[in-house]
Amino acid sequence: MITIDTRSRVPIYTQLEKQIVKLINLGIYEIDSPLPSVRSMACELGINPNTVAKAYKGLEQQGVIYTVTGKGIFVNSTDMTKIHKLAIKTVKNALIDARNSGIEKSTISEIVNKVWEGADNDSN
Amino acid sequence: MITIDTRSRVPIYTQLEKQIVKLINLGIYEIDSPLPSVRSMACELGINPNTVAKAYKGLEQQGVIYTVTGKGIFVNSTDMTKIHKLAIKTVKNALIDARNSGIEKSTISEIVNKVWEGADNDSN
Amino acid sequence: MITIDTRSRVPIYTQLEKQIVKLINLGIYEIDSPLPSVRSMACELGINPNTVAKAYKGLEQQGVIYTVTGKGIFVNSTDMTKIHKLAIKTVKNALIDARNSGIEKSTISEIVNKVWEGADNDSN
Amino acid sequence: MITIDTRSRVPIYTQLEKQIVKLINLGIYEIDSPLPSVRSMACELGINPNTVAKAYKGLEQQGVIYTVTGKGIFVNSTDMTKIHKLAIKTVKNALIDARNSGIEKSTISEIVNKVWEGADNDSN
DNA sequence: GTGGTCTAGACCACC
DNA sequence: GTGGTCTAGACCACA
Repeated sequence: MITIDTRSRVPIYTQLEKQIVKLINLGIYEIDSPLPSVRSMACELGINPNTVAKAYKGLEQQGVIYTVTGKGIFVNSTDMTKIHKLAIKTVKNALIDARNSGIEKSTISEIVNKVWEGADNDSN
Repeated sequence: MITIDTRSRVPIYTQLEKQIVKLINLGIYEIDSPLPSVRSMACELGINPNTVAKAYKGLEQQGVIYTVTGKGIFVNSTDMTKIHKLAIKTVKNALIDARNSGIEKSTISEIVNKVWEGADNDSN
Repeated sequence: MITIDTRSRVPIYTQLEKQIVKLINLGIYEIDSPLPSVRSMACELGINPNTVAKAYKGLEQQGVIYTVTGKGIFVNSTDMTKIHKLAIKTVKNALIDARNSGIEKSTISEIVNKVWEGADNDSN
Repeated sequence: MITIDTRSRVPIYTQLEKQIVKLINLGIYEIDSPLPSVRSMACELGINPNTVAKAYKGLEQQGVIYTVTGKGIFVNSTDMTKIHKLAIKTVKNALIDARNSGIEKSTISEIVNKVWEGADNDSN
């Protein structure tokens, strides 16, 4: 369900964070249900447990998940505001750069339409 | 005319590249006119000449500027296709992430409007 | 009468210890009266019996309660010296950290007043 | 100037964070001056560079310091609000626990006086 | 030179 | 079993 591109410039833990957020939004990881343990997730993806832990901790700091010591990590009753703010900031910066490089608004609008209608590609 | 934020997470050479592209699009750097030399640009901005050289090299590889050995660096007859492709790719990735984190299309449309109507902020 | 916050970073057995001490100080658990058995306490709070046992053991080592084998666990004739020493040490450390981070004495005094006058919130 | 107690229960990176904050407040680390590099600090303290990096990153997230890529880590124009909030919360929790265990307000007031007048002990 | 990321493997506290 | 901390050592991008 989660795929990691080791060759991508995007850090592995960032890829993980994004995909987990996606899966939560899709309802595949349900509220108050546990995420795969650090070790099992690491094993499944073929990456180091520390990297998984780093991604989990990042999501925890953003309020997306919460930790119960000795039990595991659970999906929070989704307060996505922090995540949204960050994503919107990223979009805005990308848009400003696009505008500054002379791209037309219509071109962007097309892409917006494509992305929101289109298939479920991933970034990375 | 060019401002560098040394504290930003965006690499300095990237900030430089983006702002030069912007100035070209605004017609402030004119086609076949020379850019400031590496040394003068570095001195003016208070950054390392190597960093300026790296930015210029990057722009040259993207066909935005061309070097005449012993003469200087000149603005190319605006072939922005590579720049555009890159910017569009960045926008698309940002949009995909935004969608995956549960942001509504309407929210994005608002931002698009703001950016194309609004003042000329910079990213970084 | 006792509430456990499983999501808190404070270990469950610590939360238990603190709240039992509090109830003893309030006179709700009376001297030489029996505490609820490990199993019933665990059941009531929905936590692991091992955790309750750990809390009881901790309190016993601090002289707050004593075990009569085969009979049960009883509140000791309130010797709170060890508990007090520990609590004071914790307070002192917190105060030192606060001072080192530049907090004014007056700010702390206000908080002290609030806590000793105010309602009976819990930490965790 | 900084001392680490490897045997303490307090994580090394936390000890480091606290002591750096202290040194900043004392004016020993000056605003916009660089902190010792990750490697040199690690070497000096005899701990792992990763641990130092973790402490630095924590302080950065709290706005105490900022990173300039390739240059180093610098003291921010001290916005200590986050640090203060955290410290106050810790103090308050410790005070609540102390009150609940039956400690008198006067005892605490004495300690407050001692800490703010007294020598520069450290916690850990 | 700087910090950032990743891996490997260890030990600990909690439940 | 769980996550949290720490070490050792590697590689990369940036200035």
